[in-house]
Amino acid sequence: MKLNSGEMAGETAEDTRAPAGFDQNLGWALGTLLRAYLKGIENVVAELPGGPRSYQVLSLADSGKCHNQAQMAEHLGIDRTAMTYLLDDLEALRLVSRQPDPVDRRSRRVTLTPKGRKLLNQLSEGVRQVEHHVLGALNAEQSEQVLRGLCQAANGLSHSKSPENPCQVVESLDLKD
Amino acid sequence: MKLNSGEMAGETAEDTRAPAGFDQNLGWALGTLLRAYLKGIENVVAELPGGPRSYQVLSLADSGKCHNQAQMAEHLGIDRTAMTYLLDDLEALRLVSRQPDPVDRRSRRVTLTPKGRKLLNQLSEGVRQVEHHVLGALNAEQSEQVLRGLCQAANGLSHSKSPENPCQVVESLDLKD
DNA sequence: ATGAGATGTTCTGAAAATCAGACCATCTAG
DNA sequence: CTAGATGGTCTGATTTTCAGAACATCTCAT
Repeated sequence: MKLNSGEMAGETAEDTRAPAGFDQNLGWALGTLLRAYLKGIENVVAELPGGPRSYQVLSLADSGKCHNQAQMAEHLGIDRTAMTYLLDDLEALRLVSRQPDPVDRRSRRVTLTPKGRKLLNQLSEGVRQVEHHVLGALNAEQSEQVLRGLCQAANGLSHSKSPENPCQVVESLDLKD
Repeated sequence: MKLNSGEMAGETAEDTRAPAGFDQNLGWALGTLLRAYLKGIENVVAELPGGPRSYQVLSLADSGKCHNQAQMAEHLGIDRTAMTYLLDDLEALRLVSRQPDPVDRRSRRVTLTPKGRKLLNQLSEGVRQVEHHVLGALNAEQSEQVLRGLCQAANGLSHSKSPENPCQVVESLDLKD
């Protein structure tokens, strides 16, 4: 168990008011890390049409979390029309297969073909390296904590349908000079 | 009726999976969180042209970290041509001012006007709420740790010019069936 | 059953973001 | 002074994104 070594302030308590001067905001950190991640994945899946998204789709199909294209699209945050094209390409490469859901024939079940699974295995090592690179400034324990925290936060968001009310809009911005 | 067991229960049944090989994607978590963040900021800065990027630009200008547009663009991961348009808009609103750098007149120093600083202060509360919402599934201590970890990792990446060698490319992908 | 409305998927076309490259002004090095 | 590099801007083309229509299928009330 690692104690919080005093970084720059003694107050690591639950006070939400941060000094907030030095560290750039959460959005910048997320954006920077995601860009690095996507760039890395882009290399790993360079031969795949659709780039990093294809990897995400394959990975998601493998996980069996989603039962149709719409759910997959929502889960990955991409448009359903884009999902159609993406799956067209992946299916043309025999990496996934679309089968009408016997229970609801409007839906298409997306499953990984053996070839797709094999490819995913081939990619996994590269992906691991990318993740390691992205979090390279952190030690193993920190990486583990951060990764777990991120996944927990992300799962929390995706489970609770954000009711369009994350926070109030600042409406009086004095932009009219 | 879905067979899916309800995930909306108050206590998230954390299926503490085997940590080994756990590749519930870093990329997916980053993407999901960033999307939620951007959506929230979009609301907060709805009246600002350029959306969340404008906020990032204002925030960066305020921090005084970058001395010209190119550095700002690189830091924020946006194209320098886009930066031009963005600053055009912000300058038209008198939120920032561009002044030729006396030391190198090719460069433009981007500084926050008093009006810009006032606006930034108005926005800060909303931004804080968004950040809190994005990490809402985490308790205060976890949020603190994750935020610190993210910033540390992001700073590590942005400081070390990634020398185009994040990891080797997987070149034999057997896509030719 | 039957009809009305909702949902999953695909397609179309328009709006918007992205990106490469030309261009000018300015700096630095020789 | 010239040559090459760099910061900023503009232009034009490619790509992505997005809204909406179309079609098939499901659900539900009647």
